[in-house]
Amino acid sequence: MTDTSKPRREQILDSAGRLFSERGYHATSMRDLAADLGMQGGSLYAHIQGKEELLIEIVNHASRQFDEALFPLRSAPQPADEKLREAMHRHIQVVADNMDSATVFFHEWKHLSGAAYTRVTEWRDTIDTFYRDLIAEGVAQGRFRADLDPRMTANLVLSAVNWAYIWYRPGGSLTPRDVANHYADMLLGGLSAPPA
Amino acid sequence: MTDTSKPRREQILDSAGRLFSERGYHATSMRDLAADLGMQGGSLYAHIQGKEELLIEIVNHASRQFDEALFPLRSAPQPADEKLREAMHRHIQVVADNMDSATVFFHEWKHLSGAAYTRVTEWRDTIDTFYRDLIAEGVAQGRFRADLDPRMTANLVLSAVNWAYIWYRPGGSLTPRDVANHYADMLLGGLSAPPA
DNA sequence: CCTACCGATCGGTAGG
DNA sequence: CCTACCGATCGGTAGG
Repeated sequence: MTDTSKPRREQILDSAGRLFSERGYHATSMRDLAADLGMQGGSLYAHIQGKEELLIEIVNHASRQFDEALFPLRSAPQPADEKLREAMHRHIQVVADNMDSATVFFHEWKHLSGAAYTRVTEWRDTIDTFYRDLIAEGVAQGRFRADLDPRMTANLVLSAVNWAYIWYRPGGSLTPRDVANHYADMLLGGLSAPPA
Repeated sequence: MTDTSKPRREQILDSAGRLFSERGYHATSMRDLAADLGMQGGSLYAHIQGKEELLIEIVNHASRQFDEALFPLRSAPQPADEKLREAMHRHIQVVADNMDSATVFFHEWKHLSGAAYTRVTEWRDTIDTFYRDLIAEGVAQGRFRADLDPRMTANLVLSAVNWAYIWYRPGGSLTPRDVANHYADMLLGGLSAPPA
């Protein structure tokens, strides 16, 4: 249940990620969390400042994973269609490798306050822009259809890769690469049968 | 704020839908809800049995809207590609017309218990099947590429139409029909530029 | 629909 | 990391 080889603080964050993702932030009490770690409620405060700190760290962890996976692609040399396939792969990989924190990130960020809340809304703009720029790049390269609306195209791509947190099950028969390739094939080539 | 022409019980459900969607189910207290309606906390219980009843009704309302919009299409005569476009339109229309209850439906259903919880998981299977059957129908008709995986294709379509609850803003420049047509054009025809 | 109240539980702290 | 505790708030009820 709890990986006792990790520092206690990381164990707490792991447990919090799991419980927050399963039950939600507000429906998880500090005593639920302590019980999951085999300690008393008050003992948690020897390691952390408060409940919201846990949410902040989980959300920051998730957004950092996305950033580190995607942003190096901005200056990558491949054509935009290959880059899009790779971005989708990396994006889904982050979701798959961080199911708990990704779920908390998508579901519970609205419960943040102040600067942490603002950071998430700004992060979303950054990711939107990343995908829109990638689409515009592909249109400029003549690789994507010229009539694409970068905003709607980015929305579609983001829908696909983000929604994976709802249905993807790590350890199942599909790897993140499988999912990304399926999606990229369908998106790039279209669902319609080629004219006969 | 509150539409005073409606029966009180509907006003309560409307307020609950809005507050639950903005703050989450557990972060909304019955006193928050009562204050939004200009009454005292205890007075709510003259109209409802308990807090979970509100969540159940909101979630049931949302799933019913989806059912009523989509299921008549099962026996519709159009080719599957046209049917898919129409299904996406209706699906997004339901989201757009019910932003609050759709948001609560997607975010808070895990807080249901017993039969209400089970009903939601079964509903998801039903919708999955609806889209998979639609894809398989299109493949059988020769309208969709023969190598499509109905499961992954349904996942992609569902990602697109469901994720709209995150970013769509009713009253903006895009109607649900606009969004559906953009998405259907991209999905059916693909993002790649046609060979020159 | 209000007042007044119930037991339970919440996040967090003091002192060891 | 535990024991014992704090004030605040929770969903819900009784009686009017």
